[in-house]
Amino acid sequence: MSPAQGRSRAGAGPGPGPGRGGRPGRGGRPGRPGHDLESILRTAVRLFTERGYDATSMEDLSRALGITKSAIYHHVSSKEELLRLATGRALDGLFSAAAAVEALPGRAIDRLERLVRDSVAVLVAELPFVTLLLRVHGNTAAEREALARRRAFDQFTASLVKQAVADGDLRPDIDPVMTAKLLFGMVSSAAEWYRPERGGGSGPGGGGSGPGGGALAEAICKLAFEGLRT
Amino acid sequence: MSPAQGRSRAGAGPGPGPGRGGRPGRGGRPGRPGHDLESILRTAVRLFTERGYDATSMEDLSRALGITKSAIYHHVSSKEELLRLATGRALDGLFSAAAAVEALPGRAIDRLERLVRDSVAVLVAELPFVTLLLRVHGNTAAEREALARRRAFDQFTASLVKQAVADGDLRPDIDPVMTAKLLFGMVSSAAEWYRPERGGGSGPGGGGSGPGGGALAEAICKLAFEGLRT
DNA sequence: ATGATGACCGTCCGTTCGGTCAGTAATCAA
DNA sequence: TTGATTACTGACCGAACGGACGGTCATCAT
Repeated sequence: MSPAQGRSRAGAGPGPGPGRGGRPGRGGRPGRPGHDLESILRTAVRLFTERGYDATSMEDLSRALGITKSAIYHHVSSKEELLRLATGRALDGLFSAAAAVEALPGRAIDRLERLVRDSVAVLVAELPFVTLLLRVHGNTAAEREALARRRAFDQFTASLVKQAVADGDLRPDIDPVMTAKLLFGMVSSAAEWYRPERGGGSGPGGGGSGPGGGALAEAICKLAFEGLRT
Repeated sequence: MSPAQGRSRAGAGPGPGPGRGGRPGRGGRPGRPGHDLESILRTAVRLFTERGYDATSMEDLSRALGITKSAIYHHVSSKEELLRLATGRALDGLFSAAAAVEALPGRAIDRLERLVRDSVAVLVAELPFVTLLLRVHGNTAAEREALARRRAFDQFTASLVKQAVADGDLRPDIDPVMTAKLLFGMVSSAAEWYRPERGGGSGPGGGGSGPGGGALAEAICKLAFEGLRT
């Protein structure tokens, strides 16, 4: 409330860096310590997914970071750029997985399964960014750009499905485009409920045991390729 | 732009009712003709799903309806109530499907498949409402209420999966909760891409032939229960 | 000591937001 | 013609929005 509050916090405290739970810890960089673009981006993505992009004001973000609103604009040119950076990171991961799969030998069905597993790995590794990406619906220019890249990814997976059907490895009585959408619909839905294990053994209700959500990928592949029925 | 625009549009025109593409057509009701709650709700849901709930202003909605912002508040008490009505309609459909399935005889796996098919039917029949429901993430009180009902539905499906596993009809090597989430993750994802056929035969890229997205439900059940592999 | 660097503050702006209110306009039944 | 019913207008309010601005402050290499 008082105008001196922010200043007094900045000047007080025994340690040099800001207290809080934030992670502005950087390694011996010049200049005044504090947040950098990365720490701001991660907090922004967290808030965007928690409360929605539009519902999150820059002042909300500033409060969460423990700095003022104007300080954010020292690191980023606009609110939309935060969204662009976040979706870009998720898409980069997905596309690098697609590129790796594309350069792979073997049957299409095996490469498709590999793409599913790698996509799950990206989902788990970059969960906040992927979650945000999957909630984007094309309101702003940045969102439309992200949607276009997502469509390109979908088309790649669809072409893989078509190849596998042509190889006689996948059932031909489902439209390949629909197959691809349902397959990655499962993967995408996991962004809304999968949470990495934080501690002990494989407890109930969780998701993936092993590193990087291996159980999640395993479940999706079993369900999709072999079917649920015994 | 000009302040007289709204008035001139309302006063002009040959017909008594509002022109536009809106559907205020009602059947011989008393009072001044125009929009009723239903027509406003449908337009609101359309805009909410197109541009997002938070990104859609009440003035956006009023423009789309061809009336003023304050006229909306004659039909509805708040913006949030529109959201409550919309999600409520979708959930009512889903829960009536669940209730019908619950009172059904037969093996759990068959009732589960029936629930999937009926859920797809609800999805298709109330596509705008269900789509909006699935995008809700718990920011407001109305959204949290919708989320709670969604969780109850998920728990019902999970219990059905557990029964089917106990019956020996579903593979036991996937956690039942995860199975349920993946299964309905496919159904939910369809809300983002399924569009009912508007015209001729089963063209490519579309979704469901037959009435009510039968092909969609068929594809999901084949994929989930029998698997994609030949 | 000094200057470059990077992080940050406080204040203000034009605009838009959800919502209110008193009054008006069109339709039906009596 | 009157009155009940329903739909609607236009002016307005307080608050919050994204963003811009000039100035300040701590830290580094020199």
